[in-house]
Amino acid sequence: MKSIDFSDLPKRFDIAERERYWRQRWSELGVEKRDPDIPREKSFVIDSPPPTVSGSLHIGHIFSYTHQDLLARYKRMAGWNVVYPMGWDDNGLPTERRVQNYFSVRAERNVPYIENLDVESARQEQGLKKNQQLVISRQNFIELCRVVTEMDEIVFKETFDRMGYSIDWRDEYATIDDKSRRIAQRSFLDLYEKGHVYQLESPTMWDVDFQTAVAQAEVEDREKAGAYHDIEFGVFEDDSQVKNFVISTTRPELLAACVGITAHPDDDRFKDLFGKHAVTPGFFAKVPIFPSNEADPEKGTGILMVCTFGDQTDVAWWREQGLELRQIIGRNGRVLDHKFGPNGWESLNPVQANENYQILVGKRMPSVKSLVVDMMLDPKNSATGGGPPLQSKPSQILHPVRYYEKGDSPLEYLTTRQWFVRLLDKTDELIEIGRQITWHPEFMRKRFENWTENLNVDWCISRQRYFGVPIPAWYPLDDQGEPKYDEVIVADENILPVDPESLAPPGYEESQRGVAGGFIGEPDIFDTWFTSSLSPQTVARWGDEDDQMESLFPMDIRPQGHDIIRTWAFYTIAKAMLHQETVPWHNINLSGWVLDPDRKKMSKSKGNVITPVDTLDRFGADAVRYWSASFKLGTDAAHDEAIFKIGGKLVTKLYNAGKFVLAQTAEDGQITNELDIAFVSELKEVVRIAGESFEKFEFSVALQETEKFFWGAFTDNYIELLKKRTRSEDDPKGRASAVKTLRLGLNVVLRLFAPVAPTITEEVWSWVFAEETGYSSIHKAPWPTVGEFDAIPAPEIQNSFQAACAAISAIRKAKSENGVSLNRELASLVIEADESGVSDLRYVLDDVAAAGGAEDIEFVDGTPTADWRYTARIEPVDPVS
RNA sequence: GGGCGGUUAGCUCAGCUGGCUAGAGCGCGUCGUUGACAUCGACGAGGUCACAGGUUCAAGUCCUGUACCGCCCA
Repeated sequence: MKSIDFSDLPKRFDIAERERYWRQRWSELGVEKRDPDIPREKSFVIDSPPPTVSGSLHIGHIFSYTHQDLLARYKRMAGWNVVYPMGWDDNGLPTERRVQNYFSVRAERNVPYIENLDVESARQEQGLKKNQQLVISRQNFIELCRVVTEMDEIVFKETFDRMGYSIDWRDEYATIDDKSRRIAQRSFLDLYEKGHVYQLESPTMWDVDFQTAVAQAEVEDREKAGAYHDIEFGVFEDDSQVKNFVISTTRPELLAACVGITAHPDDDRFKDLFGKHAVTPGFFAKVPIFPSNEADPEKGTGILMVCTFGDQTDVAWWREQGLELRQIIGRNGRVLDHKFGPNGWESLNPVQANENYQILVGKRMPSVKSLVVDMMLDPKNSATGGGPPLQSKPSQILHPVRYYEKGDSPLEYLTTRQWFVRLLDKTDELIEIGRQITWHPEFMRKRFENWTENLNVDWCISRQRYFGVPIPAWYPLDDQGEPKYDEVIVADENILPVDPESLAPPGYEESQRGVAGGFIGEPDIFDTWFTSSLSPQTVARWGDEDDQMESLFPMDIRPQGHDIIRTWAFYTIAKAMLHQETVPWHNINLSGWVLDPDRKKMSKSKGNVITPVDTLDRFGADAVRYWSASFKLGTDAAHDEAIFKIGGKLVTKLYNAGKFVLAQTAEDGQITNELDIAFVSELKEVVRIAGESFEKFEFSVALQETEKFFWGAFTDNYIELLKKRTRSEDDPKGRASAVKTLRLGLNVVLRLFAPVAPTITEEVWSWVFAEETGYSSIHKAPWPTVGEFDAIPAPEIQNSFQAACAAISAIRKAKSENGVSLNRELASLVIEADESGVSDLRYVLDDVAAAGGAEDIEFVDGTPTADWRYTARIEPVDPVS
């Protein structure tokens, strides 16, 4: 029997050094590598989230990624061919913003490309100050994005490695790489062919700082201070004023864009106005007054102005009523130049209207607002001739304002040409597909369903940005050089990935780009979710020569945070439905958030972000994994250092318990003693529960049960009960049974802990079990099953082990209360117990007596209390002087 | 306004399909350096399970309502 010698092992476990060692070793052993030839039904496929590569990972990422690694390691041990890829989401605004700040550059169209651009020297050449941005071409900008994301990817990868994630890096991808771009563009072609995408010139939510369209999923409401401004309008019939009314608006800056007035059809105050025309103050535009059920009589004055465009309802009214389009806000958020008077901008007083309007041109919304309010104080701008249009001092309110989630200015609605994926007509099917997926925890499904039910616009997928996957389309130009958008030319599949801004479409020469009768490339890129929502198809190389959809798709599990249900989960489900008519995966795991100790969500702006590297340095990967594994899916976790410490203690305990158990020696033998058999019976129950829990992705339950057993039953009691027998010279059979059981217990417990604490379990495993079992790594060893214990009989008494623990506890209590050290020998040991108490101990008496330090036990009749089944009376031997 | 989750010891959390005296760790108090472990061990104190009704032989666990906290959506 192979055993270890204490003196061969350091007193303390050097976490940092051994973690480095084992990471290296796992890589050599190929623990994390999948077998591409194994069929779908024997593989467990993980659709791991590609993190956004902009800045640094925080502890929240680690929390969630650990949850998936726990399952990966468990499933691998349970005999599955685990497919565990990793991607990087490097597309999109976060990267662009980071590059802008990092290099202090800005991309603009029609700037020449510079090969091997050196930003610093270019800045010096142009004499730019620190706060001035260097203007560069789109191509140069993209190259800088690649430089930055590749640097970040290295750092991310190092952190993932340090966490011991068993990622198969052979399946690494980045959402900007050729494969991802090709598959994203293939997705577009497929959707185009199936009629699921369309382009439309229509009012779309627009961020004026980033100057791009945004989708509903990227919008968030923020509580902001605002004010109701009560402004008087005139009512005209046949060009003469007949009446007036007052609207209450939070957005007076849109007054020039007012194209209609509406109130509820049943509102008696305004019934007689419907069909007449209103005249706007300041701009004197005649606009129709119409009834609408959408108007809320309770809100403001009950009558309101419709502008192009204040919000989604304005868009709806504008469409339904066929109102004029007066788009006053430009793409950069500044007021566009227009002339009141002619075509669509009719005014009863164009001179005054233009005088007012010219004050606003070129200004941004906050200043426009105060300028318009000033105008409303001037009686000459009244639409009725009845004094200043502003009726009273604006009343301050707090109200939700829509923002792009990454933006700093309120969203505007701008009429632009965008590409959309048609989803509004498929919400029922989406919900149905969602029901075919098992959600962990189940209640998160509601979040998906609520979102899907409440969709109100199709998915806008085009973005007016630089760094991302180009939309693979071109448009012919007519004789005037105007694009013919309805004659779109989409790319041929065999040239993907393609950049339509640098390659001419079939049938055209590059020289015809931008020339009348020639073509232009689609300048927009995809919404970054358009690409990342294809993560399953990307890993499976959908449509490529080495397509592995058959062996990898649909995947088994999607782990992710619950904050991106409406984006990543939703779009992935939508894509799989549109392309493959199936679920993208069978399960989705939603991890909670990590909150700071004050229970606030961690975010950069709050400055309460904790970086995982510090935590890893202090506690080690196993401890950090332990922390993550302690929480149920869907539950938010406070970042509580106490839990890392407990994880660290578990590592130490495993190290020490491993040393003790594997240092014991005995002849080869069988598990024969009642105490040992009863202990195995307890162990078997833990194995059953842990396995069942992991099968349900309830790793925290498995961990808790294993821990309770290891700490309570195994180390605190079983080892203590056995210490004498493991060294016994005159009971070779009993000693053999003890040592064999200790080793079995340790072997099983190590495997149960292996997914959570991969390093320490591997370390202890390597001392003896690797050679003994032939499994070079614990992570390639089989997950324990109850079948492993079939050869061991049931105990004579089911309660033997519990009774022994209760008895030894009673003895310790007596020693503790008498101030006697626990290892003191006893001259006499008397245990009070009732009949069943005595009976349950009858096969384990020797071990209990030995552990108590007594020759034998004398029983007297006693009554168990609520807390104690046994009570011990002790008489210690005199201390040796 | 609609939806979802939470409210259990000082703190952080377990308590599955209702069932014997409600658990763990940390913290606290007392004690103990035993040849795995002082990054330890033993023992102990500490909870009317948010509140109010109801179902049941039996409710932290199911139902209804209320309050507070958090999240998602309008």
